[in-house]
Amino acid sequence: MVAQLIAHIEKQVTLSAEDKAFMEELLAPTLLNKKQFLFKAGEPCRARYFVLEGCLRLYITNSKGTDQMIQFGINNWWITDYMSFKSKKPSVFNLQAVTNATIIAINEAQQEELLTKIPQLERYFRLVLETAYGASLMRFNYIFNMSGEERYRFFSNLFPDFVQLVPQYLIASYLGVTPEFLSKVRAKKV
Amino acid sequence: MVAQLIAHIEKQVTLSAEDKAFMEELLAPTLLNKKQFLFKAGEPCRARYFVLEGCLRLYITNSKGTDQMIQFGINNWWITDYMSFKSKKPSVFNLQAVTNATIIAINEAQQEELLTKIPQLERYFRLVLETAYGASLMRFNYIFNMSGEERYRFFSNLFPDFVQLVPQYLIASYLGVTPEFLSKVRAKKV
DNA sequence: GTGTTTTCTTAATCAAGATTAAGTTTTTTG
DNA sequence: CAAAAAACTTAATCTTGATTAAGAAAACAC
Repeated sequence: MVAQLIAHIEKQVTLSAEDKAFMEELLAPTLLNKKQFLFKAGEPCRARYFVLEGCLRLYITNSKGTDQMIQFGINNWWITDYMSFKSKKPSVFNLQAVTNATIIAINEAQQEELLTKIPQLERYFRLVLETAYGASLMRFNYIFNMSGEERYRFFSNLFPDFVQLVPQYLIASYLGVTPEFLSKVRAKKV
Repeated sequence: MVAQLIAHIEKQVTLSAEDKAFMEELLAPTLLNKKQFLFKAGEPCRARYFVLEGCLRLYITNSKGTDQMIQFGINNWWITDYMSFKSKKPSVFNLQAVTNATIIAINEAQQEELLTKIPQLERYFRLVLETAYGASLMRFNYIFNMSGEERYRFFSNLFPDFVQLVPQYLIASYLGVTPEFLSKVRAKKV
């Protein structure tokens, strides 16, 4: 299953047979049960996580006690709290499995080893982050320039399967609307 | 002035004297006049830009014809449209100087040369992007969990000088409110 | 330094979506 | 499979902040 991560890396940089063997030896997939936490707010985030299968969510519990979705993590995406992982300070976020999931976690020690032995990975992670950051700039555009209804229709058009897969109230939160409002929009069935 | 960029890089990675000399030779600062564009929507973004002095803005003109701020670029920050720069496709954004500004532009050819001769820069850019992406996740938190008024008070508390420096309607747009609303909030003077 | 453009303010009206409060359906669990 | 928990729906009321429309004040340009 580490092969899936290796394949993802090889889309960006070249890996020798040794590199790959080293990765296979160092890394192993982890199975997560639905609702299992990787870390909770108040704890530091100790790794970066690559999603092989299933769905994770990064969210924050706000001052009113309601959960706000920040980011979904699905197939072949990295998800983590970079701030906390880097600083080793407690995270303000929670990272939880939405469905049963398979991930590869890379903690600090493993990251050190990997980046030392396979320096091309610096480039790989740079490219991954450029894509993620670019996508997040587009998300600001959607948030500010579309209504809640438009955001939902756009999103469910882009990820029709995903919308079926995770609870609606998580989609609502990710889009910045209430579940009640989303329900109303869906009922229109335009 | 390239020294300022070098200093920024040396906070993250080690550069040899040759590395620095090479950078000084390859790169040069560019002066921008207030309102000058680096690229407009429809044109590809051909470089990444490091702000030495002054302020840039990345914004998008929406379907109603109004401008929506996406990102400010100030002192020691990188700003670009990574999507467009990477794909060479037209950008949907505009990148413009808000004030007179001094920047260092790194185009694709220069980037190639730099990353080949100074491979540590891969790591530097990775770290820069982790910070930027981490900050953008926090911005989603602020957008979703704070009212427009709270966002303004929080922002102007965090960057009191900056709020004085750029037109209010740009701050309003960045925070996702209208200039009229921001004016009302400021009038309260609580 | 005066005319023009840009920016900011005030105030009335309006709308998108939140809140509240049940009630219903679906899923999970023992 | 029955009870409990989780997820979804409906509808009435309410609120934040948008829109519209002037007008005032700064900033710029000739």
